[in-house]
Amino acid sequence: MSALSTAVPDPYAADCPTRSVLDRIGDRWTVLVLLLLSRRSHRFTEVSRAIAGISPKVLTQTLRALERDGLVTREVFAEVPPRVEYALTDLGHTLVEAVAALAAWSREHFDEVLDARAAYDAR
Amino acid sequence: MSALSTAVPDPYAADCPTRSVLDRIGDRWTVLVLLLLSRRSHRFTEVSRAIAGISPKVLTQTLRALERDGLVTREVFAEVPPRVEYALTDLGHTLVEAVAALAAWSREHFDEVLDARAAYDAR
DNA sequence: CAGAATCCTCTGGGATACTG
DNA sequence: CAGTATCCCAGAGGATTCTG
Repeated sequence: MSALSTAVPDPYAADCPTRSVLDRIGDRWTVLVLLLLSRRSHRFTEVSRAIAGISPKVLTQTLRALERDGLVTREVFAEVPPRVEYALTDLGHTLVEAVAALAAWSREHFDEVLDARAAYDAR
Repeated sequence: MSALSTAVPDPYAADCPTRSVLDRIGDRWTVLVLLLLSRRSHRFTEVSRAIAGISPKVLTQTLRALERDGLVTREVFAEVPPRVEYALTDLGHTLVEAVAALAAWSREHFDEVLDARAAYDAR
């Protein structure tokens, strides 16, 4: 697989890029939020409603982590009632594109995975 | 982001392809194993040694899950001592390529993420 | 509205010992 | 060698309540 120029990364190295990215998008909600924000900016409650089932605590955690990594911006408007807009940064958009490659693989090969599972479980 | 033709997937749908793939590669070891096997087939102990820190139990779990999904083959040789070879399937290779896109993003933008974190933490 | 605070559950994963 | 069998723990994430 010549596409991979790197050796096997060290999962213990906190500075391992691959590890870091996987930790970020590997959780339950981050990718959903990224995909949602790739359309347009949303406010907190909008995200909450669009991604049914996420609790406010976890949504805050997710958004904060994305903001900290420079993938999402958080803009507070001094209005009544308060309004906070979340939007993807340019960097965030590039990540979404990379994630899209994975999503594309999923759509393309998902049936094969399902078949494999069925065959495996049938034994 | 026109690269994404799908709306936001439903994280609760067990049959959501994106969810399924993320669950698979989101764990601690799967990507490491995939990258390792993308080179050549390995036997159990070889993987164990190459990926330092993984316990036999977790390695077995990881390999079983990959086998079940049709990403890895498990070939037992009736020898003494026993020998078991694990190798990527064609499907597994295609997934590794998709993962490589993510790894590429990581290498390309990791410094920006680190800068963003430093800036965020400095506030 | 946009969270912060609190409590609780669940499970991925680690350590260790044992076996065909 | 290639696992299986147990026991254990931390931390991600869920449910709920409260507030500037």
